[in-house]
Amino acid sequence: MARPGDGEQTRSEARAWRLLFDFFMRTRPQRDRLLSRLGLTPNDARGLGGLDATEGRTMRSLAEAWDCDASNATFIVDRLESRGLVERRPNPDDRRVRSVVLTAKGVRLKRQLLEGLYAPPEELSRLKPAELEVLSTLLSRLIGQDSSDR
Amino acid sequence: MARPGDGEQTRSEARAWRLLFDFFMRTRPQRDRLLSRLGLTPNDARGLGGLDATEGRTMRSLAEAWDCDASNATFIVDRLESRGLVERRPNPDDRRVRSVVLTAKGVRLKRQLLEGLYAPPEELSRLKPAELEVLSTLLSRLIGQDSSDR
DNA sequence: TATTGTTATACTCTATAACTATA
DNA sequence: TATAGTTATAGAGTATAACAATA
Repeated sequence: MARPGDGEQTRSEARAWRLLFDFFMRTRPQRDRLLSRLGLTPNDARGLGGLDATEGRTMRSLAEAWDCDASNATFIVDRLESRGLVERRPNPDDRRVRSVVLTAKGVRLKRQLLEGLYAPPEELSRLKPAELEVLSTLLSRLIGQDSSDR
Repeated sequence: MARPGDGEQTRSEARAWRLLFDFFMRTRPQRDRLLSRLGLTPNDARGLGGLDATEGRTMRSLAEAWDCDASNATFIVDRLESRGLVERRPNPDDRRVRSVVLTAKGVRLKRQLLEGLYAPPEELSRLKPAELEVLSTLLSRLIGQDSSDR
């Protein structure tokens, strides 16, 4: 497993990751404010993230996606439903199953949420376009998609 | 405010930030497993993060650091204390004040926590040392410290 | 009278177990 | 008999308000 020079690679990785971690953590208050402004708990936000207006999701698959218990998924969907953000639809093929979809209001709120989360922190402006390009290329490699994909 | 070419800068920033955000989010399950393995709730972890073995912190300042209510800080410290991770010490100068410090056990657990959080995800190994170096340099700029600091 | 911290209390979040209705 | 989802219930997390001790 270990190769000559491996220790240096490991240290380089650790240093880069630590910087990335610290930078991301520093931007947390910004996200907390966003959620508070939109009136969402962290769970609500994760809930919206896994839903859309066209592809209905079953309660079971939502519980799995949210890594929580089925009864908790019921609770989360109840919350979103009581705010008019999602809708439970019956499934004509299997009457045990509910299909959960975003309402128009839910779609709007999800869009606001994503816009807020993806709004770059002001620190990004410290880098010039060419540097941002390099950064994006390296991060694309980490995500496993080629930079030219977008 | 807007300058010619500003739109391109903004788009470059947005693209880089989005990639960084998505990459970080992808590594979340890893952190969830770490906390579960160490038997810590997210709050416990944040609690440990703000404490050390030498500099005692008052309850008041901890509530502020954790962005929570004073009674909630009491609850969090109670939890950590019941696991033998922190200690409340009286303050000889002002007998109203408690000084909260990590125990030896708390120090060990905090170290394990930080080691886990700072352990680079395997994706980092996709980059070569020279690329990791570039990445670290750019991230250092975002954090606002010069790369040569470390 | 003001401040530090805790306790009493209530509300939200989450999981386990029991239940209903379908299959 | 098994599965999808809900309800009953209990325990943990969090905040507001009232309180005791000290300044």
